[in-house]
Amino acid sequence: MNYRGAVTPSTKAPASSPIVERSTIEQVATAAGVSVATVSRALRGLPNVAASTRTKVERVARELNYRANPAAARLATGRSHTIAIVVPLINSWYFSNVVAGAEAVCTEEGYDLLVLTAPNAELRHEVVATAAELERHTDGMIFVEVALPPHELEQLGRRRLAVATIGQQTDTFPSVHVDNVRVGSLAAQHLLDLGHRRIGVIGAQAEEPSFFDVPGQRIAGAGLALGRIGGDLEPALVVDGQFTIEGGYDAASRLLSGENPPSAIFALSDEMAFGALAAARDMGLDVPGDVSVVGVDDHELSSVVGLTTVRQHVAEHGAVAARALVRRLRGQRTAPGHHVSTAELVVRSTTGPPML
Amino acid sequence: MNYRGAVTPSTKAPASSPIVERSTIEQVATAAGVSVATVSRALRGLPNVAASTRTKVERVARELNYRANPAAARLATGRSHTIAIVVPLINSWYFSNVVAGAEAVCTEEGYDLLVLTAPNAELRHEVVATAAELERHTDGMIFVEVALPPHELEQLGRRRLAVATIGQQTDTFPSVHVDNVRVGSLAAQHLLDLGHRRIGVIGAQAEEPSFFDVPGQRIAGAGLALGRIGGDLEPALVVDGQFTIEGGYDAASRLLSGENPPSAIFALSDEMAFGALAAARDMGLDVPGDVSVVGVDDHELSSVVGLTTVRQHVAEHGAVAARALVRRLRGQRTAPGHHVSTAELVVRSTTGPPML
DNA sequence: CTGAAAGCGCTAACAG
DNA sequence: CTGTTAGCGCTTTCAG
Repeated sequence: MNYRGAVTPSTKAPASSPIVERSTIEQVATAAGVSVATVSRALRGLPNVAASTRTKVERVARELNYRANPAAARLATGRSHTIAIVVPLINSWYFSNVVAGAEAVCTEEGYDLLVLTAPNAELRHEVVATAAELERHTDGMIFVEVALPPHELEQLGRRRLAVATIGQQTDTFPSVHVDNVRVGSLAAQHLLDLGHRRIGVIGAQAEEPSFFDVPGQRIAGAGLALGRIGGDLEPALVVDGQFTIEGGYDAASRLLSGENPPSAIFALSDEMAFGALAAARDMGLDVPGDVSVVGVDDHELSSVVGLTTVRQHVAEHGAVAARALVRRLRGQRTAPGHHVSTAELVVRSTTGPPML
Repeated sequence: MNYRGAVTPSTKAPASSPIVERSTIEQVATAAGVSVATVSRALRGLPNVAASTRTKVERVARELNYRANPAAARLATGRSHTIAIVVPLINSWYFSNVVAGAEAVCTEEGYDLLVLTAPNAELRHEVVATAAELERHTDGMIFVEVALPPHELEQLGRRRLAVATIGQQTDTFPSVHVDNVRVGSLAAQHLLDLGHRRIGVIGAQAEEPSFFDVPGQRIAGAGLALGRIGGDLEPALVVDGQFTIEGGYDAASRLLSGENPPSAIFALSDEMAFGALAAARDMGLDVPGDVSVVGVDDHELSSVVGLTTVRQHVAEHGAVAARALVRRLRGQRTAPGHHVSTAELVVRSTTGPPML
């Protein structure tokens, strides 16, 4: 493996090559024969700079490979050009895709993206509580599926800090979310249309379902669809899958080995659906012959295994939130909009009519 | 657990939300009746501060909710307490887990983690080229599976910037990697032990195969194992799977529909293996009856679908690299060690003896 | 349109 | 052990 190629980079090679030293604004100023103030103005594209002066300054700056020291700029202006994204965890399909979307926008817009994880309420609280500290670090924060209680929202609102939320919808900050009731409805309706009546649900219990409960809303949506045909969701058929593959496996195993198993399963995420698919297979059940499965997300694997699902545009969530933040930071005062990201049913081969 | 690990609020709201104004070191100094220098020293745990003074300063600082303005500290010291992690992409199983590992360590050690993506050589070059700019932003950089050519390594080496690499091994910077030849060997040997002789490989073309070629090494390892029994890897049976699920599907389809298909497939990543599994199923092939499949990684889904694989400890890669960087930044001059992360075969149910 | 000068808040000599 | 005093490099009034 070792690269023992021709040119071995010598560690302590004296700078003989044109390694450009960092230059300061003052050096540029002297070299250009103007004041530092002018350099600052010229380089930042401010008005009130003669075109000729600007050209000259720009040239000199390029020659000297000058770039403003962000720490100094930050100290002087109080703006850091950095956005923090707060996620419960980063190594899951959903969150890593949200971060990817945000990262793309941030890079494009010249902002740095800091990743903060807040796996539990305690740490989340700490993140919010030290927002004062962060405020000097970051210009804005994106909270992803991190339920902020009223008093923390208020704390955040008091700070000079742009905030956006993904998932939660508040009346103080811009947000992006999907209509989860609709998501649930879409999935259940599809199953109903196929003729299913006994529908199992693999979801999760929200710890504090009061004001921000994604699984609850998806389940409610499914209930709504069933209600429209006079049916109902059977409580015994709603089990916890913890939003993990394994959890989905276990949940489906329980569901399918019960007395009167459902003819279809609605998993609240594709990963849980994968687990369910594996469980069905291990039980010798045919999908969709013996049991239909529908998920939510449209994970990369879904198209490959033919999973019917309700597609979400996850990276878009991150991108929209980041864009809202950047806009606000640029001073473009825009209404604190609540972007509703679309979701659509993608029918593939894990769903079909129930056996008679 | 709850929705995707979503963080829910604790019901108990703090009695009041005392919104504390940010205070400066000077305010603390006057309040404590000492000089700013003493405050700085006391709060940073420097020696040469009377215990009583320190206690008093700490108390006042707490009362005033003082926290050093990082921008100011950064400007004064030149250190930012920020580490950047450069990944080709962030929304893949491997990279998001590496980032997670690094993030955990950074948080623990009081460093901020900046995520930079460099999906191609051009952007990677840009990242390196602007390291000067970054230098003022970050104290260190972790390059994850980002092949740095000699001249870029040299550029980086010249800067006052701690660097660590994951995957690539250089003689200038600390690194962490797995012995990919051994990984390939482990997988192939397992297949050989089962009696397979015609082994297909799903891999990828390295962007710059010259000096840093993970797929090449894994393939070489497999070739080595085959060589030990006088066999060889058949070039026609080595196909590109692009390290994606879909790529794996396509590659396996091609492999298995050929004239004389292999009795076993070694996929260089679990995700490609998942694709291969799906392809086999779609072709009506039994696994492992008709074809065995072994992957690399030990993805969460692997245990659920019973995929035999070579397990890597991915989050550990990120953690070790981050820790090396932090150590260096703390001045603990330690040899630029090359950490070799372990990998081990995990036999499950997708591999078995070939049909006769 | 441009320059001088006063900070931004903190750290780091250097005295004492 | 503690205070004084320069800066760190940039932005931003305020004059001119």
